[in-house]
Amino acid sequence: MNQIVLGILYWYQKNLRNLPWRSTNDPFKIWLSEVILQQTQVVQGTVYYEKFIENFSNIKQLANAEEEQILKLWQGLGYYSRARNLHKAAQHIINNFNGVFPNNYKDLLKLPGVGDYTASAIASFAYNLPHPTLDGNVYRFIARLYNINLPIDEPRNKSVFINILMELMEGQEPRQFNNAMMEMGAIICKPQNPQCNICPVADYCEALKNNTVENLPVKSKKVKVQIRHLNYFFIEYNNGFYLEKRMGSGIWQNLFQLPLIETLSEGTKEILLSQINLILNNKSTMDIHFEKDMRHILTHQRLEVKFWKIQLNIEPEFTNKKMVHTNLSEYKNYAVPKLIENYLLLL
DNA sequence: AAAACGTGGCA
DNA sequence: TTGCCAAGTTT
Repeated sequence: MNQIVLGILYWYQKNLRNLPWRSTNDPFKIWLSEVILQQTQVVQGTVYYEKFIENFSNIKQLANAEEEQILKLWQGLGYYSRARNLHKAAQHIINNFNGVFPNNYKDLLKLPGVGDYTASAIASFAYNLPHPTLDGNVYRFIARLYNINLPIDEPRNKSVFINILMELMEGQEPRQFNNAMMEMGAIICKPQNPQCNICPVADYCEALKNNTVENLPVKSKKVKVQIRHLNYFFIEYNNGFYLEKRMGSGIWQNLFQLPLIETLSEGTKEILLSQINLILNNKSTMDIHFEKDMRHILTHQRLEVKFWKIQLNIEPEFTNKKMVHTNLSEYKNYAVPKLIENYLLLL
């Protein structure tokens, strides 16, 4: 047997982490864990996995749930399209697959939110089918092991890595092989401070030989961060305040937030008073009070946020119809972005 | 193909 | 502070 594969599999047997979704072959649980762990670290995702398993024990329950309940459970985890697609995929299985979880790569790929990686993960972990799981860990591990300096964020280079994995996986148990490759990337061949001194395949590592470990893998794209100025309004009326549902596309779709006015530069009282009709139709005199500012950092955006307060004695007329009246205890039923939660928790 | 999509941790 | 990264997918 290939000495590299032998070393990795032996190491995995001795060093694997005991993760909740590793002790099952249930495709429903595998799928749930894989979606939760997309672009998300194990420490962050685990509690969400437990929450979802507690609330939904099968596909049907998930399909029949309200999207708002699913988003609420997902609150704080980010990339909320995953939660919306989780719901859609469950309904897809009920409607198009007769309620039976798809058991092959091609059908798995039809599920919303399931791409190459996740389809391969479910196919191999649930059904032991030979599809390599090429995630960030495996990209890094392979790039170093074979000293490959092709940018891993360019789709056209993907086949180079897939082909290597297919060859290595030949004759192995796909479930075991994929788990071992990802675990190596996560535990030994880490982005920073890789543990080359205890790596079971250090003798075969081309990057270690060429002293390029720290330079691999190569990424070609760099993210450009857009700065946005958001002004949120805590509109007090009748012992409560208002939340609006974010519609359309873009960030935080279908989550709730305080009524918002976005400005091109930092919002001032004068600017906001002149634009308040974007939210309210009230003709009566009103005033706005600055409360707090916050900065919220996302991958592609830096949000400069100001929170303002408006007190009303007569019921407001909103321009936006998707508005709900709530209060400081009841609002916790709504899924809100972390930013909004952070502010409301201060009150 | 490139850009958008969240949040938290670490150096 | 800034930049990078995490069990990627969608448009």
